[in-house]
Amino acid sequence: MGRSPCCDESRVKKGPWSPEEDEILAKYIKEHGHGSWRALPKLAGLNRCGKSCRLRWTNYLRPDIKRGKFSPEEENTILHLHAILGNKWSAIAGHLEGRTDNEIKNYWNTHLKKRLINSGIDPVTHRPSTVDMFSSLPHLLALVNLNELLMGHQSSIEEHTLRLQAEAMAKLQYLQSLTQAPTPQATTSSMVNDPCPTTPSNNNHINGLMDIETLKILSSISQIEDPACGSPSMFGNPSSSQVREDCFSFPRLPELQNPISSFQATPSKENFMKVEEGSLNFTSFQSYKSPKSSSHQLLVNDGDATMKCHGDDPYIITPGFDGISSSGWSDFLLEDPSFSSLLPQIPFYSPSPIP
DNA sequence: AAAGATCCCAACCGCCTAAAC
DNA sequence: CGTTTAGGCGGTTGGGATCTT
Repeated sequence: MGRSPCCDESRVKKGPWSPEEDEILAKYIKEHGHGSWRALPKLAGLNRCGKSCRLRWTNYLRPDIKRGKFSPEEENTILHLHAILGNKWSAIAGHLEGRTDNEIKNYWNTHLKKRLINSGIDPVTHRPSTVDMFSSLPHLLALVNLNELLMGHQSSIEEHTLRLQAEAMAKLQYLQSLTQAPTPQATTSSMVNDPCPTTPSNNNHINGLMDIETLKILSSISQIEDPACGSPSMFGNPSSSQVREDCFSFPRLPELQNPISSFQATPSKENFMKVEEGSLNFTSFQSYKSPKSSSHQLLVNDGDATMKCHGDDPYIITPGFDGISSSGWSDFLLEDPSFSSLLPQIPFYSPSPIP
């Protein structure tokens, strides 16, 4: 099956385009339009195959192409859309004015993909990488403990450590969800006590990965104190962990079936994150607010996403997104028919204000 | 300063789809 | 209705640019 190359028998030029060729192609298309790409090279007087001409035009010569670095907004757009659409580069490019699918694909492969991997996020699933979790947990936890020593000395270190702590918690929660027995409220300690957890009920297969090392990690975590809250780890017993004013734990939320998962969160005037609407596929979340800055950190407890919010704009978070989201996403998602059709009936969830 | 390693991206390749025949 | 073909898409790669040692 498959077609033979369109130009395999004609001895057409390959490789980089010369400025002269560019000029001929651009001039011809300006005057005549591209018409049939197959016929174009002959008509324009180019010793190239039509496919090559089309590519050169759409990826380089087209006058409406935007060149230069991707803005943070564009990066966020790509990350969000990739989380939803996958490697549908042309579909993603359709939402980024002046950017070509090829350019976005290249940018993804050379920058964004690596960034996700370095953040412990699987660039395919936009979920935390299991392998990464196992390898980085001890490191993260060591940093958490370090924070106890440094607390009160340097706010930047504290914020950074809080972030790491949140990351560690997210990863642990995710591990927990993977290893959870059918009983939804199973605790870490019960998992540790049971060295042969039942097959995870979700789609993340880690059968065979739950080895002694993992159990050791889980066990060690379940025994440490939560440095931010000054109380025993909240993983085992989330409902009993409310202590400090900058550490809030919200109850378990309903799990939804829809694979498209995003939700809208608004940093409220009070010190908590109010989820106004959105589809939720995570089980619970926590909000942290540093006492020394206005930034919030929202942690989705199955490890899907962490986010910092500034100001009062609404934010949309999709799984795997880790960073500052731009405002306007909610409008984008709701206005774009291709996305709004994917969004389920949005449940309303508004946690009680934290005392 | 030079050599090797790594990064980056333009361009190619092969497959898929839909329109034309 | 089956076959052919143009256009489009995503994966991959070659080689120039840049960085590191």
